[in-house]
Amino acid sequence: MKDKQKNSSFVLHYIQIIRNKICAKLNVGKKLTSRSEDYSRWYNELVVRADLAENSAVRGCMVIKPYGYAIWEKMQLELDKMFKATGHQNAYFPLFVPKSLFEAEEKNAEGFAKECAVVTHYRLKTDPEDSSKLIVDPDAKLEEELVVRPTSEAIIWNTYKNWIQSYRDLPIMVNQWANVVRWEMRPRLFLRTAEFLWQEGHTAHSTREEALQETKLINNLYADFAENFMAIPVIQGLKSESERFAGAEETYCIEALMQDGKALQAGTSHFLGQNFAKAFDVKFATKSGDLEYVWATSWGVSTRLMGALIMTHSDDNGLVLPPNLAPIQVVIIPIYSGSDQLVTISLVAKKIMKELSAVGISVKYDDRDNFKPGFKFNDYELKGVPLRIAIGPRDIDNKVVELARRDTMEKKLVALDGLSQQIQASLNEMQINLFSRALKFRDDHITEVNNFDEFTSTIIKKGGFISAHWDGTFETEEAIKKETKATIRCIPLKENPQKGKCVYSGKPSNQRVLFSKAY
RNA sequence: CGGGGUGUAGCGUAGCCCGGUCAUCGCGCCUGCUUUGGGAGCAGGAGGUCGCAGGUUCGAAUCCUGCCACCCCGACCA
Repeated sequence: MKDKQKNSSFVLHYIQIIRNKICAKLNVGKKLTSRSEDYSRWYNELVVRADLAENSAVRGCMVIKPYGYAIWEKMQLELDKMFKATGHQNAYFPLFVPKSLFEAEEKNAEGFAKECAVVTHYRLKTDPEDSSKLIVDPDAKLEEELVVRPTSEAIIWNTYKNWIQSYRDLPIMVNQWANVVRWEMRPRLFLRTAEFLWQEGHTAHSTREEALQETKLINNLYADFAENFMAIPVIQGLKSESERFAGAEETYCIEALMQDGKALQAGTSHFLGQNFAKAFDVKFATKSGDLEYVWATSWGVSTRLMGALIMTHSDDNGLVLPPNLAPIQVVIIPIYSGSDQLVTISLVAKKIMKELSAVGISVKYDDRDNFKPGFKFNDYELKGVPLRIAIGPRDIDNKVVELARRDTMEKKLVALDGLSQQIQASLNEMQINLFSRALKFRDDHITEVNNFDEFTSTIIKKGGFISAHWDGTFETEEAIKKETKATIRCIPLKENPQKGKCVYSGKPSNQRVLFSKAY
């Protein structure tokens, strides 16, 4: 009996280890290879789990290492440019939200209440029982608790109240780059960490129509950014009522599909109606002198996009970065024997570097002597560097270099003459290729189903998005979720409404919606 | 918060059932020489309160009790 227990626990233990490793590489790739230790290695290039004090309850916080942060910075830069081009400005609001402000908008407060970190004290003192320890000073209790922002609607609308009096003060279109804290029960690195970085836009408008336009404009902007900059195909749509942002009248979203067939909500844009204006009493005088409540939107994308990036493009050799996001776009690796050869190669390499830098391509020359070329090849593949140039004595003689592409793993010899044009062309091609590859995968994984049996078997066997008719009720949505774990990811905007019968209840339906299992 | 599991060097681990030359091995790190067109070889070296606290015992990584942390599945969620 004891032997049996022992055996079974050993097997379980083993499965656990494999699962951890699969989890560590965020479910990218189908199987573990003999080099499975690489998964944690490439993953560690970006991020490590915050290794804090033993007793800390900082579950799921993350440290973003410089290489990973450089990717986020590129995303920030591009998004910021897009926001500014559409008339938005950056500002910054406080991290702490007094509880009384937080509770003002009921639905919003209720929606986030379960995941708030709360500051209750403002001082520590030496532990009278152990002078090497600190304890919270009970005399330093705050009169009113401070909520660490899980999102900033409350504090921002409390401020807007003082900024808005007349229609002349509108619109206000503000964005903030910030960190927020959501104390989730079960964090997942990148996808759902306790603390994360994001941008949140908060706008105020004089008409319903204008606010709605803004909501749609931003959702389009997000889709444009995801597809053209990150090479991640997305589907734009509306959330069903149960998936809607707490306090919103309508939530627009972009939904992406990961390589393991699960959907990921990559960004949201909310039409808040007059909910926050009413909660914080924000009224403006119209041209005719009437007092009216302000119309609002809010929208955001987060470091979750980095999870999307990894899970959309990467393969068993590590990260694959679209050229737009790669901190290093081209790496040059010398292949030599003896320092004489290295000197000759370096001359050529430096000339290439100069040429590439001149056209704005970021390039690194790795002439470290303590690593062999093979090691470097693998290392940069792990890091997702789009293009690799290898130069050896043979190439110098023939006036060529070896150019290797990360996405296709193709290698070819390219003449030194006109190399920088060739590289620019390859980078552009790769950006497009990554998108179309992901798009093909996504489209191959959208299945139209017309009855619930098909629905269930598709979810189990194939995954991906399921396009099905839905009767529009919360009850049906819940029942389907309970039976299949699939939720309504969105009601697609582009779909031509085509009437049919609900796949679950058989009741009439106005259009197909997309279901999927989601992160 | 419910169910399951795991803690041994920077990382990955063996040993635990059956207490006693048991702290094992690999990667990484340091020194030296030889290497360099796909993850180098050899030689030498550093690094550990075996998660924490009790208990049992002549003796505990190993057995018992309690605690802590982490992971997986659920509920929750950008």
